[in-house]
Parts: sequence; C-alpha cells; structure tokens
Amino acid sequence: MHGELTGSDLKAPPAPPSRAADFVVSEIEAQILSGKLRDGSHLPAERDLMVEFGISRTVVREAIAALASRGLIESRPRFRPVVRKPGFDTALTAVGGMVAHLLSDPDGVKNLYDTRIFLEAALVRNAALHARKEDIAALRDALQANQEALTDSERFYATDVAFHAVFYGIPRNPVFPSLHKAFTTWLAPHWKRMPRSPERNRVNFLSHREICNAVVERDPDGAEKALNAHLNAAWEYVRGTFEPG
Amino acid sequence: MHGELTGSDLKAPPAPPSRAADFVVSEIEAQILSGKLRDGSHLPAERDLMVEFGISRTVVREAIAALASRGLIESRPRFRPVVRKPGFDTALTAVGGMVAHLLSDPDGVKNLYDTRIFLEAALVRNAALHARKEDIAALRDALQANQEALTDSERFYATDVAFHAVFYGIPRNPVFPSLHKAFTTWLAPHWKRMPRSPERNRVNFLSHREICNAVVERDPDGAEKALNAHLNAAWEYVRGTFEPG
DNA sequence: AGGCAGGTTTGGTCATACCAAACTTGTGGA
DNA sequence: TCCACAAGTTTGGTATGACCAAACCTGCCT
Repeated sequence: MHGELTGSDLKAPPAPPSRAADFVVSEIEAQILSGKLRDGSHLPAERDLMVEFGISRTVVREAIAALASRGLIESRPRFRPVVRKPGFDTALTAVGGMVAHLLSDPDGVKNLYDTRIFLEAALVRNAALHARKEDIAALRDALQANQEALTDSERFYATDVAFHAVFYGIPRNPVFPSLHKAFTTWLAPHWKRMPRSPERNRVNFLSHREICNAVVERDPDGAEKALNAHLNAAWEYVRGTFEPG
Repeated sequence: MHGELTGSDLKAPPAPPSRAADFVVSEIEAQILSGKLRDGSHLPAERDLMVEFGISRTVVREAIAALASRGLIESRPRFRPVVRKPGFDTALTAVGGMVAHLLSDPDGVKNLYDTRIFLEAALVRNAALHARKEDIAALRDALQANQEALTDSERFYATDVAFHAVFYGIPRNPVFPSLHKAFTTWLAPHWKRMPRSPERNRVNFLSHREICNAVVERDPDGAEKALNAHLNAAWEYVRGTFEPG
C-alpha cells in the first residue's frame, strides 16, 4: 500500500518509524498552513478523506484525533471537524489537561505559582517603566471596579483577575494575555477553595492599590516589591488548600 | 437572519452528547494518577484493555492515541505503550508541534522571541540580585567555554545556549529550564538559518561577558540592559531568515 | 551456557457493517 | 410567500473480524 519510509532515521534508539497516519497528519497540516483549508472551514468527510489519501477510515480517524489534540482542528462528537489555525492561547489550552496532572503534586502548584509571580513581577516593573496613558487609565478603572466589588466575593474575584490582566496587556504581546489566561485557568481550582471574605478582599484591594500607585509614580522597584508581597501573601492562603498545616 | 437561539433544545457551547473513548481516557488517567499504573511500566495490551473495559479495539486505540498526544503515555510504533507521568517540559514538548504552526507567521516568531527576551531580562536581573556562589561559578564556566569555542560556530552555538541556560537554572524552579528548552527548540529552526561567523561569535561572546560581569557586580539594571541589547541585536540577524528586507 | 529458528504476541492497517445524530430536502399548511 | 415539519441522506461513533510485520518468547541445538 504505501511506500516506505526510506530509512533515513534521525535517532538510533527510538527510530524505526513505521507510521502511516502521521503522513496524513502532516499532509493536512500542510493544507491548513497553505490555506487550502481555511480557518473556520470544516474538514472533508472522513469517507472522502480516505479516498483522497487512499487509506482506511481507521487511519483517517486516527489522524483527525491527532490533529484535534494538537489543536489544529476542533472535533465535536457528532459534528464535522472545524479547521482551527491555532493561536498562542489555544496552544496553552491544549496543555491544560496535562498540567492538571502536574498539579496533583503540591510542588507542581508551587512551581507554577512561583513562575507566575516571577513573570508578573517583571510585568509590573515593565508597567511602571513603560505604561502608556491608556494603560494607566485601564489600571485605574480595574482598580475601581475591584474596590466596588469588595463586599461581593464572587465579583471581587473577577475584578481581581481583571486587574492583574491589565499588566499582561501592557507589553502588547499576545503571548502574555494567553499566559494570564492559562495561569488563572490552571490555578483556579486551588484558588476556588481558598477562603474568601470581605476582609481578605480588602487586604487584596489595598495591595492592588499599592501596586497601582507605584506604577503611576513610575516606581518599578516599589511596584515589584508590592506585587511580590501581594502574591506571596496570597500563596499562604492557597497552600492551605492542599497542605494541611 | 435567523431568529435566535434563546435556548430551547440545543446546548450551546461544549457539553453535549456522547463520547466513549473519553471514558477510557479518564479511567486510565485516573489509574496513572492513583499509581495503579506506575511511571515507566507499560500499558496492558490493547486486546486486554478492550475486554477490561468492554469496548472494541477501535475505542481502545483511540484512547491510547489521545493519552499519547497528551503525553501521559509514550507510544512507539511497534512497541508496548509506556506510562509516563508528565513533567513540565514534556508538557511543553507536547505543544511544540502546534507552536511550529504559530511560527509560520513572522509575527508569531517575533512575539515568542520578545517573550523570551522579556523573561530572560527578568532572569538576569534576578541573577544579579540573587545568584549564589555556585551560580556565579557556573556562569563563569559557561562563559569560558563560550570563549573557547569562538572559532567553531557549531560548538559556539552549543555553549551559547548553555550560557543562557545558566540563568534559567538560578531560580531553582524546574519550570524555567523547561521553558528554556522550549524556547531554544522552537526558535532553533530560525536560528539555524542565521548567518554565523567568528566575528558574530565574538560579538555575542562580548555581550555574554558584559552580562556576566554585570551579574558579578550585582548590577541588575546593567545586566538587564546588556541582555536586552544582546538579544535585540540577535533579532536583527534572525529576522533576516524570513523577512527579506 | 550461548545463540539461533520457529511459534506466539501484539501493534498497525484494512474492510465492512450498523446505529444514531446531524444535515438536506421536499412537501403541506398558515 | 414563508415557515414548519417529516422523510431521506450524510456522516461520525462503534463494533467485528481479519491480516501483516515486527517484537517477544520458547526451546532446541551446538
């Protein structure tokens, strides 16, 4: 049936590649890139693909599954698969399931959270140095919304997230908003179990205001310090959700 | 236009109907987490799984494929799948294929590279502030290796990567080395096409030395500035690999 | 004991069939 | 004319069963 993979392998140990569906995958991959399959359009029917590539439906389905898990196509149970040219955040979404397992280990949560702190510290520093007028305005708006939600823990959480999100938007690099989304999504389960109260909200709000003020005053060190204090304090509460101590 | 979907029968976004393989996936997922399937052990034969779950081999294979693409098991062509409890960098590896597509767009490369610069700037700053003696020593070693490879562009590249890697190790958070690996892997294709020469190597080495010195002198601003200059200069060369201008 | 040959597993692929849900189409009523 | 509903067709999901080739295992033979 199909040709051979002329043994030009790349690596000795894991090399003898005899894959068939992979060919289809890369083919469809290429078609998506070349635009033959445009974003949003849907994939041909499986039965059409099998004649187009001269393979069995088994392989077609396998290929589709692979593409789907790579985020290149979106395959709902009974519907026609939809072509999706992935963005940075769909990429991060795809790892989500795996990250969930990483987080079964408390160290995983800690490491991920520390990464977030590290990045966000750099972001507030960046904000203090480079924030534009609109950014400052957005920050103030977010802060006010945060304040107005002090007594509504549900809404406070949302405005809290929104406040932090502002910093991720300032560099004008789409990777950062995607990262923010990823962080909040991944850490949300633990966050949800964190005790909440108007008092806690108030503390957090004050931290936000402190950060905001430092940014407005163009004080990167102050902003960074405030953010670190803020997030490290939050950690003490989060860790209670899985470290009984 | 259409009336509306003021929801009667259709479940709008995601959650509707039927998937059979997903059950198997989550089941095996759970078994991996619970330790019933230990890391490194191999999965039961497909024909065994189909009786264990009372499903057809089709579904079993689909489930295995899904697990494999999520990085929970490692499935080589003709071999028994091996259970793998994923780590941060296997997670990032899994996205790799997708990222490759993001990079088909020059903006994607730019955004990713900018992200790297941003993170690495924060890392060198962190290094200047918190590097331990061992870290400084490692940095000096890496720098020296880098110098000794000046005339061998191949080896220079390796030592270059290794030098930068030191900074990712300083926070002692495994996420950062994984990120470094991911960055270098993803950007490598473009990097490979970048013109190289002993002169370029020398320029890069001098940048490295400058960064190293700033770190040794505990000068975060200087280190950050030097790194930004270094990487932004490199970008000018990299962009030539896809922007013919 | 060591090594090779043959039988047995096991993953990869194909072909076929059936079901149920989604899509399409055609007809009839307001 | 247009909407609504029902029958017919497509299409994805799953199940069987079969075959091949490579990997694995077993046991004989030197």
